[in-house]
Amino acid sequence: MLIRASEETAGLFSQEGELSSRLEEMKAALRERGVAVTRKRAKLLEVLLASDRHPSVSEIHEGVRAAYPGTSLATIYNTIEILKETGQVLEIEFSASANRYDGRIPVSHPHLVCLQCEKVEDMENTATHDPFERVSQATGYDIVRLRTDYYGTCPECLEDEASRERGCL
Amino acid sequence: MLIRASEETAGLFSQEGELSSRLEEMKAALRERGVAVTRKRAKLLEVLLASDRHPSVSEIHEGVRAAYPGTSLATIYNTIEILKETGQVLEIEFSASANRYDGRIPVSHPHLVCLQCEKVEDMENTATHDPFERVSQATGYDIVRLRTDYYGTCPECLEDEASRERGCL
DNA sequence: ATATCATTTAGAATCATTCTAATTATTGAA
DNA sequence: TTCAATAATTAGAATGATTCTAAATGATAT
Repeated sequence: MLIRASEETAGLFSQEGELSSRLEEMKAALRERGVAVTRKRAKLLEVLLASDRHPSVSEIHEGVRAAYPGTSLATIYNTIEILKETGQVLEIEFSASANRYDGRIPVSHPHLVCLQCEKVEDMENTATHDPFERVSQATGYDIVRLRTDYYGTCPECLEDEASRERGCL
Repeated sequence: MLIRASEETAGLFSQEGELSSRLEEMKAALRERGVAVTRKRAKLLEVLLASDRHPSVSEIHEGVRAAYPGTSLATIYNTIEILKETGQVLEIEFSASANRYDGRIPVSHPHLVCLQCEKVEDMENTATHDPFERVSQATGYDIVRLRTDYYGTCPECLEDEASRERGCL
């Protein structure tokens, strides 16, 4: 079965207390890595986890600057880099716009990407993934990551379009 | 079953005469679009179809310049843009390096991406795709495109690594 | 031939990201 | 506390892919 994760359902995507435990997990990962969890970094983690919007670096920057106005972009990039290296954030790459980041579910999982409003949503979907081992077996690759994203127009943008057309006709 | 398309097998990926028919198909699509198939554009199509390497814009540029030395990068970008708009090329986006282009199979299909050597291979795989309609039904999106890519290390790079280690120990 | 329109061009502009070198903050030992 | 040593942060420059711009060239049809 396939659902949108923005709906508050149980399962992989929104268990009770998961967010705060993710926060602790991320802080622990940073400490283990030997880097300090400074106030700015802590705020960054918060911002990253605060929504399911899969924020871009500049959105995160905004969020952190709300609390610490002097924060530089470089700090965001640096910290995101460390998070990537420790497997604590999933980077969703785009070439035509800024990359987006998923701190809530840092492992490969499918997304829905709206080409109109650039929303990125999680999608729960068991059918989509060919297990790494199966692909490795078949191809000889050492597979470390998988990207599965569906691109299109989200229901909201479809509705906007529809009402714009109603207005014109 | 799951195979690498670089192996010369039958099926979706390498039927007899497919390449030249693709070439004609692409030319026809350009003409239908109302744009001329100039010599440079024809060469570009050739270069695009010449290998299964999923060339980048600059690789295509090299290829075209071999025949027409004065060719500008802008021409490549312009033509690729038209090909995208007419659905004649699949753009595989990367944020950390140049986009790659698949003219042979311009519809969504999975790839293997080697993170070491940046090779991009086609992968035949029936299990990977959730059909568009199913995802649309479940999510309310109008899905137009799907990306499924496996990232890792290719057998050749794994072997390189292994021999390097043998050398060191 | 010539006017029109498409194509191509070189280089400038843009934008996300990375780098650099200097500054500031934190920590641990004396 | 003081003083190094180390880490974190900073502003701005550099990079690299892509897009834009405005001029030049080429092709086409009357």
